[in-house]
Amino acid sequence: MAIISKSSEYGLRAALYIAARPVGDYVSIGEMSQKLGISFHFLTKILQKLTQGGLLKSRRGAKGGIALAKPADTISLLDIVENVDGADLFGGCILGLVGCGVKRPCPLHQHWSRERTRIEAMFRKMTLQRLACETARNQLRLAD
Amino acid sequence: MAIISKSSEYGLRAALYIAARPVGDYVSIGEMSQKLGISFHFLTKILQKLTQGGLLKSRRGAKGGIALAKPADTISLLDIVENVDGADLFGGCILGLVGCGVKRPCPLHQHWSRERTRIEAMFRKMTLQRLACETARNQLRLAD
DNA sequence: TCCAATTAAGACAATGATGTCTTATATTAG
DNA sequence: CTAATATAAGACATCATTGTCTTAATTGGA
Ligand code: FES
Ligand code: FES
Repeated sequence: MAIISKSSEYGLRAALYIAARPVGDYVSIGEMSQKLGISFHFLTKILQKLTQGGLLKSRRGAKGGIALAKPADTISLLDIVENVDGADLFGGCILGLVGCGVKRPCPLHQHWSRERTRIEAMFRKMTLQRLACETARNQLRLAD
Repeated sequence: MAIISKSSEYGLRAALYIAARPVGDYVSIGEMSQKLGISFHFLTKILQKLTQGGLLKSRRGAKGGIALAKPADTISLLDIVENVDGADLFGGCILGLVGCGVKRPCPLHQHWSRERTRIEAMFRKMTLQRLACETARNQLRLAD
């Protein structure tokens, strides 16, 4: 089951990696690529998207890298995955029918929409700030 | 967000279609393919898998088709999606890390595993019987 | 100024999921 | 038996995602 795409996974892990660093730090993509075990060029593309989306900011050249564009408590996981995977990530029918909730619902709509709402709420509620905190306190991992 | 694969979507829709018919009826793949708007050959492959998995049974030749292999109240949606997508469908890390729950957890594990369990429980609890009932009573749809 | 480090951008390849087609096999009806 | 109907099996094609590579542009420091 892949709730989010690989691209989103990578984007989240990188964002959490940056959030764990001192505020304002520019982290190089090369370092993240190495520490997180993600292809450098692929990660670059994903972070470019997040930069263009206004969630991160970048600086080229020596001492350059990627930093958060806003305070970590104002960036939610939902912001990130929707920026990468598209804004209607949580809007589709679980059976793949077009227009979930618009036309007649499918047999699973009632049951699925409840779970879906909970998941979306979780993504919305979780900020980089909060997760970075928990990660440090509980020694959680961002790589295999 | 695609919780399940297209193959699973098609398998579920076909199973629900069969469950809505009189018990023991063999429904031809051609009919389902047409009514559900699914490629005939693709649907055939999926139903073969479910047949080999013991959830459906098939009969070749004239008057042949696909039928449920067991009473509709003993086939859960989980049975179907796990048969199609693999048994560890609900076991993966949301960040794609290997060994969810085995090694140190990832920052989202605590939050995600709770939701994941709920979704799996929903799939386990929902039987073809129950959904076919609700579908008939509330005029729900299985196609676009 | 010049060099090293670093992101930006886009072409291109590899992979896996999805979809199509052809041939073989089995069953029923006449 | 024969013809019509239907699934079984597997080769093959298409597509979106993922991953790789090359070149250009920018920045800071020796
Ligand atoms: S119509 Fe299927 S989940 Fe909403
Ligand atoms: S380790 Fe990431 S969800 Fe379990």
